[in-house]
Amino acid sequence: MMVEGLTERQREVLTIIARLMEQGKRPPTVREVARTLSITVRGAYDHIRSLERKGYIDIRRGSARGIEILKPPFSIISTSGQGIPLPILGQIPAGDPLLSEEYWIDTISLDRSIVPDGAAFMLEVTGDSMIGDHIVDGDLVLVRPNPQPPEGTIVVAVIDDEATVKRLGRVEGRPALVPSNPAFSPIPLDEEVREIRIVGEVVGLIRRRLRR
Amino acid sequence: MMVEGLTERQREVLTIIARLMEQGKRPPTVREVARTLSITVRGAYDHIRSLERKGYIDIRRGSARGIEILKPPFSIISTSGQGIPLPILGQIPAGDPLLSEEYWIDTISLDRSIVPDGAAFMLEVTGDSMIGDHIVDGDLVLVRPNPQPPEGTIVVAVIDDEATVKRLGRVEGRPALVPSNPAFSPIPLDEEVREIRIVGEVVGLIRRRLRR
DNA sequence: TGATATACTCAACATTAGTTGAGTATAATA
DNA sequence: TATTATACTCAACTAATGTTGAGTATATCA
Repeated sequence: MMVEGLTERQREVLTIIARLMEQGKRPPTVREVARTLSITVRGAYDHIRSLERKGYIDIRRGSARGIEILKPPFSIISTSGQGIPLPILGQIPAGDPLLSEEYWIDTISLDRSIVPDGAAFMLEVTGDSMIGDHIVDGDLVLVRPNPQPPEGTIVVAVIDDEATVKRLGRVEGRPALVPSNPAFSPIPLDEEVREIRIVGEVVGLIRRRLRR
Repeated sequence: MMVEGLTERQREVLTIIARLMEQGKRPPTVREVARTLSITVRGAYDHIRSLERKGYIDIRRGSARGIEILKPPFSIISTSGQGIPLPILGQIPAGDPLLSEEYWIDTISLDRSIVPDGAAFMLEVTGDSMIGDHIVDGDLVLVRPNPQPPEGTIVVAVIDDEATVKRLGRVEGRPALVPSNPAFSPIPLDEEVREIRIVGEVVGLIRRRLRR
């Protein structure tokens, strides 16, 4: 089951399948996919087999609604539905493509009701620099992308290719990324010593295990 | 769509459906349900219609795998699969039936990977008595039922019909429920003034919105 | 005690849905 | 340039699945 790249159309089909899956709370039939794409059943079936051949889905042969998505397309992220799949970003690139698949280390599907509006990805917190705001090492924070959040917001910033969570504030009147743990120092934003990029605001949190 | 009570058998069937749903990542067919119950297709179909009549499931007529669970039975909780539906308990009864549906205020489906083993329900935290452990007002804690957790564990206890989160510890050598906020006082466990019942241990946490 | 709900069996029917054969047109590849 | 992959159409077959009729036995309810 080699995993090859998809054509544009194939990615489109995969996205449609994922969306139908969320909307209907079950895998779509070949005919439902065909109808959505406005093509024939056979056309849709061919696509589905291509996606299977390339390892993106699994087909339970001879079984109604037998499609199982193995590698979800990232376009599901912004879609509405019941479960919202959010990628966990390992590294955040200093450059442009924030939601590029290559930086995903995992994807977790969360119930609509716990995902704040606009949240697009998650990030694992390293260190206790925000412990004053009760965000501790190992927590997963939910992030809403926003390069210009209001002052006072807890944000995710990328400094020299490393992601960090801090509060956007001021120190002696100058804008800075302020930790809420006194053991850490604020990072001024006006002196352009390092490349700093604000990625978004923290809008939620998940703690998978408690520390003793 | 009146919601009536289920018979024992009907609850059993609902549980089977829910389990098949998780295992197969899609709703089961009538025949799959029948096979699992070792009864005929018609027998299973009758059950399914009863469950629909009583408002526990919805049947998308004429559609393969058309069952949608509206009110999941709590037995799904401990099952493996992809999404794990966890009820949020509003009140916790001082009496016996901990996971009785009447106390559910909501159900949220969480990805397997963020639900620690054995977690069975969630509880919204009121107050900041555990702020020293970075659990704040409004947080949802995931609870693994366990009436005898080891000392040092953060537990959910019911005191006079009210649920509270505290750490199981000792004060002056005597067992007590200890808050991690100095503004609150420990609650001794040995003097039986009030009825105290330890329900389980806190194994995870979800924060849906951050406070400024 | 008759009516209704539960919990089934057996058999059959109708529709849905998976799957295949044959063929067209275009673009990419060896 | 022949071959293969992509992206489809049309038509048809078969298997899977939903659905119904008729009937049995037991328990509950009015």
